[in-house]
Formats: sequence, C-alpha cells, structure tokens
Amino acid sequence: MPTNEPVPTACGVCQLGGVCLCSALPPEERLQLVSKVSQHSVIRGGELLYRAGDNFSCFFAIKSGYTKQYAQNRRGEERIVAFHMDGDTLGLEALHKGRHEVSAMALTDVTVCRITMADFDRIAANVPAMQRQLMKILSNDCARHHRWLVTENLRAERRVAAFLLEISDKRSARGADARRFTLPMTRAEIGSFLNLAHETVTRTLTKLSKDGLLTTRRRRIVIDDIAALCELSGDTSCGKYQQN
Amino acid sequence: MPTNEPVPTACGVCQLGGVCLCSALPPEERLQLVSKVSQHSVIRGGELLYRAGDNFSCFFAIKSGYTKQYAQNRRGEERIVAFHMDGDTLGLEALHKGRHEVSAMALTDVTVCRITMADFDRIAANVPAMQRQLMKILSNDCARHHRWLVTENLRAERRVAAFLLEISDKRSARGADARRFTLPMTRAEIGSFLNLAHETVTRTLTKLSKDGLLTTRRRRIVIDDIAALCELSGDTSCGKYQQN
DNA sequence: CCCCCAAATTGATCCAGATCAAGTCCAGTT
DNA sequence: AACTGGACTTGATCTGGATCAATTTGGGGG
Repeated sequence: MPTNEPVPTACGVCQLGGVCLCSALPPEERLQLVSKVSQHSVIRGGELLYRAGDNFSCFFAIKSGYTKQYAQNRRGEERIVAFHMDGDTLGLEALHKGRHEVSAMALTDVTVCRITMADFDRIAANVPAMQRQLMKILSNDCARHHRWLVTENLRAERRVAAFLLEISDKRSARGADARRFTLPMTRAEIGSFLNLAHETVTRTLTKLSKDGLLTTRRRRIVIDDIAALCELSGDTSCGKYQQN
Repeated sequence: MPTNEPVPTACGVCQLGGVCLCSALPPEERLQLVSKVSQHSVIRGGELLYRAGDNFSCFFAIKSGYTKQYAQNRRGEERIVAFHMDGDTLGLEALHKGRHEVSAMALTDVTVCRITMADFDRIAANVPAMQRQLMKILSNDCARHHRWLVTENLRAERRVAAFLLEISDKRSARGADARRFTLPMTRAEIGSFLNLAHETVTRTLTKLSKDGLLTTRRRRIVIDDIAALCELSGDTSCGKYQQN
C-alpha cells in the first residue's frame, strides 16, 4: 500500500515537523531544495499572494503567518474559502485550469516559499516521494472541504465550535498552544468562511463564553473546556487534524 | 508553463473526449492502460463503491452512470458532498490519510474502472503526464469546492439554478443534451448537497418552472431559458465546466 | 390491471439567523 | 492624553427556509 510510507520527519528547513511539503524529502535532499526553489519572501499583511484571474505560475508554502483565500462570483459577492497558516500549502487548486480562480491575501505578515512547477518537477524527478507528497496535500484539501460540508448543516454554535477546534488542532499539530491563541481574522471574515453574519459570530462567541466553554476578549481566545467544545461540534475530525 | 500542455484528445478507451484520466496518455499507451489497470466492473444502483473507514486501496474512474459521495459525522448526521458522472474520478481524497472519510454509492447502475495506486505508479513511471493529469483532477476537485462555497451564500433559488447548470455544463462537455436530462437523484439528495430541505428543493423547482425558466416532471428536467438561469445563479463558472 | 410505497408536492406554522440600528471598545496616531 | 476609525458588541425586528402535516403521484411488482 503506497500510503503506508513512514511518517515524514521534521523538515529541518522550516522546523514544521512533518506538516510541510519538504518533509517528504530525505535529509540529504533538503539542502538541495533550499538552494533550488526556496525563494523565501515576506508578504505584508493585506497584500495579495495571488489574485483570481492570474496565470498559475507557482504555489506557496507558508513558513509563518496567516492567509485567507477568497472567491468572488460575477456579481462581486465574496466568500472566504479557506484560511492557511504556517506549514500549509496553497495555490495548487489553480493547476487544473492554469489560472487562479480565487485570491489569497496575507492576514498578518507572512513568510512564504514560492515554488514554481518547473522547480518542483526538477526536484520530483530525483525524489519520487515529492510527487506523492504534493498529491497528498491536494487530497487533504479535498478531504477538509468534505469535513466542512458536514459541518455546514450544523447550527451556528456548532459551526463556530468546529472552527475554533480546527485552529486548535492545527496549532496542536505544530506544537503551539492549542488552548490559547489570537485569531488573525475579523468576525466578518470568520462569518464569511462559516456562512454567518458577523453579528452572529459575535453572539455565538458570547454564548459559548457564558456557557463556560471559552473566554474571549476581542481576538484573544482561551478554550476552557475543550472536551465540551468537541462534543458540541459533533465533528468526526475532532482532534484528528495532523497535517495541513 | 507546465500547464500549457496540449489539450488531451479523446481517450479511445472510454470515448469521453478529454474528460477522462487516461486522456493524458499517448494513444500507444492506452492499450497498455487497458490491459494493466482496467478492471472494469459494474456496480448496481444502491451499492457502495467504498465506505468511510475503509482503507484506501484504489480510486475509481466512472465510465457510465451516476454516484453520490457522502460524509457522516459522529452523530450520524449525513451530507452529500458531491455527485459524480461518467468521466469523473473519485476516491483520491482518501490518499492523504490512507483511509476513506466519505462513502460513495452508485445512484444508478455504474460501470467503473478501479485503479490501484500501485498500478497507477507503474504506468506513471512510463508516462510522466499521468502524474500531472491526476494532480489536475485533484486540483479541479478543490477548485469546484471553492466555486460551491461561493454559491452557498446564495438564496435557495440561485443555489438550485447553479446546481442544474453544473449538470448541464458537464453534460455539454460530454456531448450530451445540456437542456434535457433526467436527474439521477431524489429531491432529498439534492437538498442534502445544497443544504436545503427537500420541500424547499421542490418549491424552488416549482417556482423556476412558473417563472418559465424550466419545465419539470418528477426527475425529468427541461431547461427552457438557460441564459436566465445563468443570470440568476450569478456564478462565475457558468458555462465553464470543461472537465470532471 | 391494480396495489403498494417511496418520492414528490403543497399548505401552515415556526424559528434561527439575517438585517438594521445604535452604541462601545481599543490600537495606533498625533 | 485625547482623537479617530475600524472592529466589536448588543438590541430589535424581519424573513427565508425549516419543520410538521397531509395528500398526490407514478413506477415497479404481483
């Protein structure tokens, strides 16, 4: 079974411990990756990584910071389709059409690694596991969308719970504090992602706070009762986000 | 730009004209594909292609018929995450975890081609374009999810319009009648996918019918004014579904 | 040909969350 | 330390679609 490869070890380049693209590389190849493809660059909060309509030229591995990915339809209606953080890879969804259909904006200052498909192919030619790793990243993206679709049936309270738990789980996978964190996005952005009005996001957080599940002060979140939050979300994936 | 490869020609094996996985193969390789991986099999309507929790052993290329893909959370709440038809590929979303997180059920009798990753790798070793083609299929899956997320902001009428248009566009890409077709799924299944009650789906279809945009009789759909339906959906992707 | 039954339709009522409308808070400036 | 503007909170009202409740329809089996 090709999926039973050993769990990738810490990347060494970006210290993300298995959550990053290059963790598929054997150690001796990592320096090669750095020298060949790592055009590390810093993108300021509010600036775009790419814009819907742009030709697909490269994808991005985030080394630090947060981004949002949003789509627009012809009428200008907008919706956030995903948030990404360090160790996540984005932009590959444009591979199919060769053109971006969503835009990606830095929410905070972000350090990214731009990887062109040409560079990627050069490395993958030597390291076949890279192909598989990239496919897994895409595969995981699809699976995550599926999980969110189930969550969208749910009432506001459970959707917000699931949202906070996803962040918590991802932080946990990265060795960060899973119970105390600062949200990088506004209530309106959370609402756009969860398909809720920003007032509803606020009210829901207030309610969860009154129920003793968490403590909020603006964007500062402290999860007080993670078990109850898990229970509330009813999510199959609770505590199971290992990667991306 | 690696994405500017020539448009794949008709597959020859399955007559799907560029929408199928093997369309990435040069003609001389196609017979090889058939002999190596094509375990064509027929799955009866109502039977499962795979079940959430199953180990990932192979993915499926649909040659004829319709399927639904659905997820369940711990509480047993269910949601349809996608419908697939001839020429579509499904199951790859399980690659990441090596285990299926959704189930796939045949809506009608379905002819599928089961492709194990081992078989795939053997072919891809000779035909590098296959790797890229599979990534594009996954990439397109992600992009399609993004388009649906924008659509979910919309009111019921516009969501149903977008749903019918996606089917219409896919049929168009396959050379089938884009204006007259029979839905393979129930109102309840459409509702599960669109996050609407089945009564709302019915009422919406009735309304669109009264407005002269289409004619329905049970599952038989005739689109009378496709331009108005496009306009209503406000979808960026209207008339743009070429593949998968 | 009729029976059966799941699917579809139609109607009545209800409610979660949208929308509209004021404020309040606070981080960054001056 | 006051100022400012965007983010956040809270309250009041409204509504699209859920839910509950009957029918009706039509395809498939006996």
